[in-house]
Amino acid sequence: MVNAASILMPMRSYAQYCGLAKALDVVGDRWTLLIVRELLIAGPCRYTDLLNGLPGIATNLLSDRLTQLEAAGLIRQAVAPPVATTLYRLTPRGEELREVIRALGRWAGPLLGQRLRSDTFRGHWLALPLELYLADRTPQRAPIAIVRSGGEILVLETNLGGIRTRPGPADRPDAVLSGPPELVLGVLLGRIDLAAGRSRGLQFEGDPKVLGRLRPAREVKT
Amino acid sequence: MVNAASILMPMRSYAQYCGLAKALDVVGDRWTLLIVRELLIAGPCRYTDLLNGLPGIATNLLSDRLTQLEAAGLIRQAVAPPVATTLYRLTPRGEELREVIRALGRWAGPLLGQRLRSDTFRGHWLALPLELYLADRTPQRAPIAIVRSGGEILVLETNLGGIRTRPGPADRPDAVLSGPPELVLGVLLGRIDLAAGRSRGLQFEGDPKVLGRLRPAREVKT
DNA sequence: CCGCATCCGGGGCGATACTG
DNA sequence: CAGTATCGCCCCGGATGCGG
Repeated sequence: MVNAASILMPMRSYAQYCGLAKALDVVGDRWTLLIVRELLIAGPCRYTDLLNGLPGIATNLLSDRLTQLEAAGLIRQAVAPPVATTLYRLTPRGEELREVIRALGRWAGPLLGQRLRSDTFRGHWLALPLELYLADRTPQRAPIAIVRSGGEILVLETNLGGIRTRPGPADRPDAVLSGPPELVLGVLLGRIDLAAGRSRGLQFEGDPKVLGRLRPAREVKT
Repeated sequence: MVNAASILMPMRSYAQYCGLAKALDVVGDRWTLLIVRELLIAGPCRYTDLLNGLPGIATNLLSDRLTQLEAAGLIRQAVAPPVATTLYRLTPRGEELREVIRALGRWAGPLLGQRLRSDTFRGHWLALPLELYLADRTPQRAPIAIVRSGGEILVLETNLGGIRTRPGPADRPDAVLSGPPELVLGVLLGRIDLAAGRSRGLQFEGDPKVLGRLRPAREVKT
């Protein structure tokens, strides 16, 4: 039965004629931008995929946020032939939040130095910092692929001097990294020596030289 | 007496090893980014200035947020000779949020089309959209200044092809605009004809030709 | 199993009063 | 002027139920 009483208030508005305030009226409440993150880096998702990609969220909150996001025109539900269930996907307007999320991700660089024991992790979350902080030193050479293997597989590929990522698996990767994400990130960004990473639990297969092709795309403070 | 029980919990953390989540742990709760906006476009502020620039905020929340922002290293308190009271100002780390706020402001462009009757307004808020959406068509010519006069005075100046704003007053401005902000914005962005703006309550003094030097810096959808 | 809806306890938030 | 104190309310978080 449809609950007629669940009017679902769209978040308390700041009621300010200011772009920032208007933006926060739409994407400012808790979990909203993280849901957009999931849809941006993982593509169209089922409800369960979102629950799994957002550890800590309550199911009712996810449901509420999806309703609000759809009402705001940022996502839409669609049935896709490969899966029987409905998928949530970003609209073009929702995709435009990519630059907002990239700006926040860049600002957060220094906050990713250490990982707290209480911090959860999902493999595909590495896509954001890797694309933001890493570049290809010799773009004229053949592309390389590096797989970060762990619960999930994330393929990192050079692309015109930049880096692209996609869900795995990869076909004959040049290297495979496995282990705690802060070590994978540290070694790829050059903040941690490969030998030091290995001694702390990182597993590496392939030619270490391919790591030399990668360089930090910008100053990343610790 | 100091209340020993007010431990001021620093917002519930997402506890995710992800840059976006870490950023939102710091600036994600209500009012925080708006406080940063005030300090960015108005410069160092007194407590009362912030209260006035953030209509709707409760005094205890402002106090809490300032404490959290200082603990996070984004602002600091300082006594400045001109005023007897303490001023809040951004640290360099806090200033780095400018690009985050600009990204959100750009995304919010379409949301500034109409102004609700319940929307409050402060003159200096126009600084954000004007610097984001406006450019100078003929940067080689002498700079111009346009004053938007209303409760506050905001001076708009051309600067190397871009636009800069500063608090007024201006010395011999080329033009003066007064009236509702949505009309001022509409006319400056070319979305509203000057004649149409005047008929709806906009006041304009000076040479209308100076408006022709300004052009939208990017596609601004309605 | 998937996609929610419902219920409930706690705390963040909003409005106001008050104080140095 | 610059906050602190207090008090409801409602959002949030966690658990559970339940139809498809």
